[in-house]
Amino acid sequence: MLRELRKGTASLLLLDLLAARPMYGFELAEALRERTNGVLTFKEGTLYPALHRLEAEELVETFWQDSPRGPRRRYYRLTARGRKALAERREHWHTLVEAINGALDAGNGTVSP
Amino acid sequence: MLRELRKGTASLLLLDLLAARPMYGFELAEALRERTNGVLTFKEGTLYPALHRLEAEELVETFWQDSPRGPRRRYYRLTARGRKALAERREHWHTLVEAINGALDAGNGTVSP
DNA sequence: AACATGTATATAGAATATCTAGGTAGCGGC
DNA sequence: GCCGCTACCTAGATATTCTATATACATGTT
Repeated sequence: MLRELRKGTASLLLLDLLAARPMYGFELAEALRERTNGVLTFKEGTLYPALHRLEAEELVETFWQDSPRGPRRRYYRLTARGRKALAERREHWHTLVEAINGALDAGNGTVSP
Repeated sequence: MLRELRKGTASLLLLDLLAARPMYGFELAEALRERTNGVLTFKEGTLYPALHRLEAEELVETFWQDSPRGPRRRYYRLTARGRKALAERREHWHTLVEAINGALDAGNGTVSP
């Protein structure tokens, strides 16, 4: 039951970032760093395998596009299944976090301040 | 940065459960299930290796005690280092969760209801 | 022309954590 | 004696992340 925490987190964040619009790998990494004020960052060795997995699961689809400057970019776009998966995983994430936070709160005296 | 989620969660919960009093393995598993209403459960293959790691890190210490009925129990007790680690990891956990929740909230329209 | 820098994608191999699936053993009731 | 419950433990499979490295395009500098 704890495996789900690690399993889902990266892909949950990726799906969520892609919900707004298609983005390419580098852009996703920058967007995550911005949104979390540097607390969370994708390493390349995490990001690209994770994106490829999402594609294999058909939660995202990809297309190439030239960059105005620099090498071409591979964009990722949510599929219908991806959107459904995002909703499910978001809920699942909150369930897990509430369970853990509840357990932690039960352990100390700061249940309600 | 995402590795920390998986790495810390099980041991954070264990340290937290042990903050109240020394407990033995089976008891910890039951306590977690109770506290999370069955959402989170330790599998034995997760629980015992995790406890042994905590002992190797000297965050907990152990002692054996006979059971009134059934096989003897190995109790785990927080050390001073364990207490310090618990406080740090609790804070770290909240930092990570807030970062992720913040990122998720930024993605949809339900920032504040 | 050569080189450094920033952008951009990719992968192999190591490290780590969890789960699956077993094993061992004590106690009590039938 | 055997079954079920309690209680501990581990080996091997599985999955994910990180480290480190490779490739390559574009631009600016020397």
